[in-house]
Amino acid sequence: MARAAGVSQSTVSIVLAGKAEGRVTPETRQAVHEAARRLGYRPNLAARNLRLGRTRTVLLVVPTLTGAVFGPIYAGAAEVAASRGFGVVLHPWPDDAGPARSQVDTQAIEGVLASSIVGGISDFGDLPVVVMDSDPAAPAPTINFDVAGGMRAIAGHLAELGHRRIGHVAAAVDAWTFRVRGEALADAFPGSLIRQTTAIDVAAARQAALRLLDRPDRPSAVVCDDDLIAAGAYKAARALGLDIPGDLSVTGFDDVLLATALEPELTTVRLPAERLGATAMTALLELLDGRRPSGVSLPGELVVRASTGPPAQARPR
Amino acid sequence: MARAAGVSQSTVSIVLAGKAEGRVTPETRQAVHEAARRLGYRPNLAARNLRLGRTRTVLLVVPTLTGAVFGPIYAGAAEVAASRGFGVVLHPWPDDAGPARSQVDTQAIEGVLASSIVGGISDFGDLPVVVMDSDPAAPAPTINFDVAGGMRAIAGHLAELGHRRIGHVAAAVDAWTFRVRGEALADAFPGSLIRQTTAIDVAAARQAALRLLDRPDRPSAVVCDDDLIAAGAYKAARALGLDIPGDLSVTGFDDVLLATALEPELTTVRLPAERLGATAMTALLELLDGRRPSGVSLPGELVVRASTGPPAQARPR
DNA sequence: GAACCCTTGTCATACGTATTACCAAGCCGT
DNA sequence: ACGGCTTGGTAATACGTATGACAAGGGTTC
Repeated sequence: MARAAGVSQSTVSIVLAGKAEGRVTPETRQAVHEAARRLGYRPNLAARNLRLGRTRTVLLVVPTLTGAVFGPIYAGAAEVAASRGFGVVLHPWPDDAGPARSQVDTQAIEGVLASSIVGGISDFGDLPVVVMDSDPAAPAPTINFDVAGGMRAIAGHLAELGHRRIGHVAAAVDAWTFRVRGEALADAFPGSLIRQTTAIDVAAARQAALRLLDRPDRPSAVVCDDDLIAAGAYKAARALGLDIPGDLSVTGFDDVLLATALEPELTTVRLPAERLGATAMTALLELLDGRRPSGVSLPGELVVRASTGPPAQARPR
Repeated sequence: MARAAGVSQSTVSIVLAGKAEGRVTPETRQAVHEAARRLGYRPNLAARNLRLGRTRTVLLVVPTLTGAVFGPIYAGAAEVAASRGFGVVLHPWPDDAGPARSQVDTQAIEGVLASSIVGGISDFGDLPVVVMDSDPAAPAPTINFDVAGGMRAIAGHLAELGHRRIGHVAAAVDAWTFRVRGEALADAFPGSLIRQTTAIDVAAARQAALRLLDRPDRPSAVVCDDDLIAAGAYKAARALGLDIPGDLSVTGFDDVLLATALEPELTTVRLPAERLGATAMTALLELLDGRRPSGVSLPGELVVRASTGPPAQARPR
């Protein structure tokens, strides 16, 4: 390549790095670019990384690829990263931890953007880490959705409609985000009935909702920890012959695709996933620069659809 | 590191590569391992890649991260890759093509596993490529779901129930998989009514299904190109006061989470996504070995749930 | 006892890049 | 005319690994 351009390899490197200002005459510069184009030259990443001792790559760890929020999170993170010359490599965590460990171990990445995995932070050695959607008390900067605020919005909406007896179908998962959702709701409706799902899937949620609703003093509204659980609540309501929202109001959380696929469409809270990814990546890059980013909490937005209404006894006859 | 073990760097390399058999005395071997553990030694991937001229990494290109099938596809592919010492890096394609191009350009990957993107194959230069879920006439080995067989299974199921007039809500996407679905259904029910959605989302599917159903001679069953579209058909049916499956049978395709979240649960075809990923990765690794893998078609499985039944006029009164 | 082989390592080198130090001119000013 | 400055470029080096060539010492074989 250097031979083809008729100059030394050093010159090629300088020109291609864009540092030719005042160092290389325009003609030679042109010649180098010409040769590069002709030969289809591409810099070798391995060599560059070796020489520079850095990879300009960060690892995005997601708990699972099936979750609906990770697409936008990735998009937001990747865009910010790209604007700073960084690449993003994705790794689904629980499926198989091996590849990520090897990525970390072999110094192939410079930092980690982790979502919802407080326990595993120490696994990344002393690499800079930013966690998303996790306990702010974690030993790393946290970028979160304001789930407490979102849940308060739901509670406020239901209170305004006139609901007094509330049920809560809670996700049986030990994660910060669900703990906060539960606490925020308990604060707003101290006497709410709570039933745990045994897992986050529709069938389990249906069972839990049935235990909540199949009783004489059933609540007039059920708040679900996420949209998927709300789908289970729909099924329970249908099984009991309850009309939504006539006999029962139902709310979800996250505003995934499912929310508008259900009938009636689900009142829920939309979370700014793309902004979360972007904000978290910004924080991680700050961390890589040696600065100390502060934690952030991003507000969600209450989306009122057709699954909530006034309680039966409060409706005009 | 070599100093710490009291041996030369060459010896370290030999020992750690596991090629010490008959070349290094067990004591030295032990000393090297000891030193490696004490220093927490990790090989530098960039240096290794540079020296070997290969990265043992393949790129998995997915059209979008939100699709429900990519988790299993990744899992299957990653497991096979790992068993052969390869890593997998994910790249969502349409969101942003930049990073992938740079990955390819900088020789950071050795091959590409592409899903559902016939048009873009040439973008990968002369890298080995295996495509999933794509036209077998593509200039690369194709690993596919047997969607034609799946659609025939649906058609057979409906025919057996007694349905004669069929509607088809087709996805308005120019992709091999949807073209085949349409052709297979048209073969089984030559006179079927077809309506295209304007996009793959619930609202558009609802509109298309309404145009199909809101007529005197409406079909007794609608076949939808995927589960999401089926959700739209559910909404249309509800809007027209049609009971599923009493007045109308509905079928989906793919068996995503949504299928069991709907009420009634959706009859659909389950596709072996994890096997697809594993098979495709196997083919790609064969290609890297210089062999010529043949195309594969993986059968799906008809899952009969509650959304299909005999047509109204055929039911016992 | 000499030629040979086997064992156990080490030396030297190459991969492709970025960068520091250096060098050869040409051009000033005094 | 000569030292110093500027301009335009090259030589040398280092990053960490893998590997083919080579060397020293000890045993075996005739």
